[in-house]
Amino acid sequence: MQIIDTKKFQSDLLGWYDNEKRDLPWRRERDPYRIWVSEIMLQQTKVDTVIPYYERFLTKFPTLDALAEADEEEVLKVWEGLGYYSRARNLHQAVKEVRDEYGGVVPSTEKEIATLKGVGPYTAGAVLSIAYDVPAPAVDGNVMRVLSRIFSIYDDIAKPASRKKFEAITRDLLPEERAGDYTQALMELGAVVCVLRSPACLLCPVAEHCSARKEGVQEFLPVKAKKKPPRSVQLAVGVVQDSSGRYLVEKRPDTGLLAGMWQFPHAEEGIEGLLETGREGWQSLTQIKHVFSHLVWEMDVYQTRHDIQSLTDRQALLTLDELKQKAFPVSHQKIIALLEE
DNA sequence: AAGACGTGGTT
DNA sequence: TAACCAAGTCT
Repeated sequence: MQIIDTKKFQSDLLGWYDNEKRDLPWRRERDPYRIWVSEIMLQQTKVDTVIPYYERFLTKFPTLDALAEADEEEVLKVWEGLGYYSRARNLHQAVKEVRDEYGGVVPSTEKEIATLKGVGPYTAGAVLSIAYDVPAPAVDGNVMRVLSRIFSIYDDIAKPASRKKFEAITRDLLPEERAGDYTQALMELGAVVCVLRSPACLLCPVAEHCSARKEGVQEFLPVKAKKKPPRSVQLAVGVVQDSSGRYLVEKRPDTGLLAGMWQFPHAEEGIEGLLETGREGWQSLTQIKHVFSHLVWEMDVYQTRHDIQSLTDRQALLTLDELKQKAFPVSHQKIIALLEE
């Protein structure tokens, strides 16, 4: 691995960041709670997507205590549509733990913050550096892309073992001062200059340090294994409306896919399994294909009118207005939109 | 280590 | 259009 002038690399990067950094909502404040929220939302999610959610979330839960006191249903409702819903549930749980175990102050050591639910190696380093200027490495996809090019590293960044290597390199490159700006500068560079396809090397403040650039291989880095295509699941979805016009909905299990979200009842076996009415009682409403990262729902949506005798503790009969207060996955929001017509 | 875990935007 | 991607974490 090539040797670079670390001090010059740091000052080149920080100087560029000072002039070029984007004006983002979470860069206007240093409240550790707000930094934390932004980092959780930004996991696997684009800045443009996060911004409106971030604003709404902090309007509703302006402080750590406000979030800690909220009901999980409220938290999920604000998160609705953002995806990876366990992030919201874990954040909520972790915030309650900070309130109860740390006097409401987000911990400022690597050991303590890493114990919080949903706070992995990246988020720990990001919050510590950005909120507290603690020189802790925060290695995300941007950082691995930038550093794989700076040092011409051909390790597969999809492998967990690679992250540790980049973490060690990042730690070595971290300045004592301005750790938060440095962390953000590295990610910012990856997000706006050292992008995956057609990186803007001519605009890059650290091009002179870059091995891949010297060798002309920047387009071939980083190396990342392809992922498998998602498997397909056939699903019958039943929209049941009783004689009072209410809809039968159910809350998904507390673990796994879309945990804690609401939905219209599903059956993988076919629509007959949903109700004792048999197949003839159902009227076809629509078909919806919904793609997740690891699976595809092929949904056949049916509708019927039927009075429900008894509800389980995770089921409810709700009007359209009531149902819209609950958090539904995007696939089911499409169904709700149809019912509103 | 590898798969589960969402969604919307790009190419 | 189908594939790929984005400031990862958990099991």
